[in-house]
Amino acid sequence: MAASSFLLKQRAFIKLYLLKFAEEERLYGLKFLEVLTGEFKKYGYEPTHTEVYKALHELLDEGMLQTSKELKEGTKRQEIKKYRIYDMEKVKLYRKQLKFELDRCEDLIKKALKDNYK
Amino acid sequence: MAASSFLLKQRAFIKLYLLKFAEEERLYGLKFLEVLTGEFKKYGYEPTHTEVYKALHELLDEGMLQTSKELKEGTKRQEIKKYRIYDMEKVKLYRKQLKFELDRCEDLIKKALKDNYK
DNA sequence: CCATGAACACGCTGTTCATCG
DNA sequence: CGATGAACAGCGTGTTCATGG
Repeated sequence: MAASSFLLKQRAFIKLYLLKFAEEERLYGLKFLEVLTGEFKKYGYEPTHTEVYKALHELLDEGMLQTSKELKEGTKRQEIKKYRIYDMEKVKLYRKQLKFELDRCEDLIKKALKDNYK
Repeated sequence: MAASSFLLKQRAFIKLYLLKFAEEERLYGLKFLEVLTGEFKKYGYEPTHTEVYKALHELLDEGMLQTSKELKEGTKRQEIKKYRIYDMEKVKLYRKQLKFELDRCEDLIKKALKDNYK
């Protein structure tokens, strides 16, 4: 049922990367945004903070991530919410689904390039 | 200025193919849809008639296509609107812009595949 | 100013409705 | 029913606003 429309939605793309980052390192909302921006700015793509938060909330709701409040190091008492993996099986399943979607998108793009720029 | 957001929009993708089809053969609205569906159904993508019409109208407004009414062969007197290229220079420019966009999208997708499925 | 959200608004796209041979 | 549109509605996403440290 997944692949209904045209190309992958931004939300799904972000979620895939958030899972990856969360697996590697404990991060919080704006840090995720910072890392994403660093990765994708050169591709002409800059997600917004709202989109990142909404993606994180979805991953919480779907039981893939969990969160805990912490005090930011170095500062007085700025509270931040750090995320980490909650259910690796769900994560793996999600990755599997996204792989299918990404492959499909790649095929579409490649086909368009081939058909229109021979 | 083109590349502002995430991936290519469906409308632009359709327009690119409509130009290609219109260059090869005189077609009308629902025929374009039929050909598109034939090409992309196996990719899990089926555009709607409304989207095709809107794309055609945009190409008219932008001076890339022109249209003329004809009577459909074989039938009594069903009127159809066939399209053909109007300004090839504009078409070439549009293709050039889309090439840039498609390349960018391909890079994004490939990066995601590489980063998340090593 | 940083961090986290929610609220709001806009744009793209799909579904439905309307008209005409 | 085929063909062409317009009108309407939903959803994804960006911009703004709100709250707290």
